[in-house]
Amino acid sequence: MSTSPFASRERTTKERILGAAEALFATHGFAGASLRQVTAAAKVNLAAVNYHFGSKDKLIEEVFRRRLDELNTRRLAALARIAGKPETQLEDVLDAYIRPALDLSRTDGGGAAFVRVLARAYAEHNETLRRFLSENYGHVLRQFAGEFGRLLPGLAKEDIYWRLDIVTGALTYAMADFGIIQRKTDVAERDHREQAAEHLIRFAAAGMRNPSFKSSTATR
Amino acid sequence: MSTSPFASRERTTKERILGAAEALFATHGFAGASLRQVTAAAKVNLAAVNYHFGSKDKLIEEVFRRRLDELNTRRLAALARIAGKPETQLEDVLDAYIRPALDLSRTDGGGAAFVRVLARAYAEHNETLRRFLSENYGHVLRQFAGEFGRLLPGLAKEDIYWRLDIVTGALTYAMADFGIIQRKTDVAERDHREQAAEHLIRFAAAGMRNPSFKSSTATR
DNA sequence: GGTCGTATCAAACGATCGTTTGAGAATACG
DNA sequence: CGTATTCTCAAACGATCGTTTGATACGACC
Repeated sequence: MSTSPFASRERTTKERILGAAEALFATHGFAGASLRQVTAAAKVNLAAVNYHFGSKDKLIEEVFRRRLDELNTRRLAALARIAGKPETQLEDVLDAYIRPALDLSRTDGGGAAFVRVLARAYAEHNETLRRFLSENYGHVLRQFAGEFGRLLPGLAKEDIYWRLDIVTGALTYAMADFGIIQRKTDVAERDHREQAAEHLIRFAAAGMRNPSFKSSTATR
Repeated sequence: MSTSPFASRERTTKERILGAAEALFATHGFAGASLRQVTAAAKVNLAAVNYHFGSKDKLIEEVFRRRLDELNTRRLAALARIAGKPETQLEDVLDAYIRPALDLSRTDGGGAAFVRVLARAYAEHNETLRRFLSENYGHVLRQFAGEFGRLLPGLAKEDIYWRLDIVTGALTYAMADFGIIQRKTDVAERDHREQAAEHLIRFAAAGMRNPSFKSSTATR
């Protein structure tokens, strides 16, 4: 680890690259952001990426791992605090699922950029990247599905996964700020996101509480 | 217009390029898919893109315009058939909004690929592209918001737009097949999408019917 | 103090990118 | 038929891409 007087104004070279890559991937996409842009923004040498990460693909993976580990840990911690308790409401579980993503998008350390990167990853549809995300998400998803099943005993297991999937879609979309809704200039971004989270939780709770129905007896 | 014996196996050069571009943009993204890949897949000369469309950006725009015009027309036609009628249910309006997107994703002419392209466009967050989409979507959205307002008189106009936004997010996500839900191998893709649409409509109807709440009296 | 491993740097590598060129075929029209 | 227009084609343009190289600086350890 470098301890030279002016090796970095603040963080290490690796961290500076990760931060700059996150911001640029969010804005221009993985293919759209070049390593020259990344290294210029991070104020490091071009060769530093391949030296520290091996390749551009490995850098992309590392951008994900850093944030996803934290997000999943926080979600599971929030779930563990309420899981199995008799007073736990459906909204509480949804909150445990949604709020860590909201908080992540609020961190000043570039978390807001990462949420857009995450949404991009879904859109990329890349099989390698998808498997990597599925491994992390699948773990968390199973835990939440279990708790939802406890609170919604009349709902088929399959329906729970369907609806959790819908919530994830709406959440990803909302947190990445894709919406057509224009944030009013007098509303701070964090208030805007807070409102989005509240709407989302209430909307999702109503959707989840919907009685189950089997496709074979579909209304149309 | 070319009428030569073997100028094209089937469609015109422009149409072949549009089809190939749509498929490749869906798989590799706008920056990730090169014009050489596109022209190779379309079996046309590399220079044909710049000859017929002017540039890669113009080609991307044309890929959108071709499908969005049809999608919006179909949505508004479906809405016009039910708007204002006393027997119209909330589910019918949601159906008019969601089903054309579902149908589009089922057309054999590459509509399924376009839905993924559309999802990518949202993720891209490109301001130019976003304005282009907003012009088309905004028009349709206002019409639907009006009908939702008629069926949900207790709901604030602001809440309607919030919830429509959430539905759009879930729809985009679901139609692009981002979901973690793995389609069972014995279920045809059209059945899978049909199921997704039914779940989505029921989920969305419950969410939309939720009573209004003002942020100033938020529960947290 | 000399050696070793780590880190940074400018420079260059070959490959691929979007775009342009100019010649040549095919079609339309008088 | 002859001219004009439309379209296709191989080839090349300069720019930029991800990656590699070799030199150089610097702290750590014996």
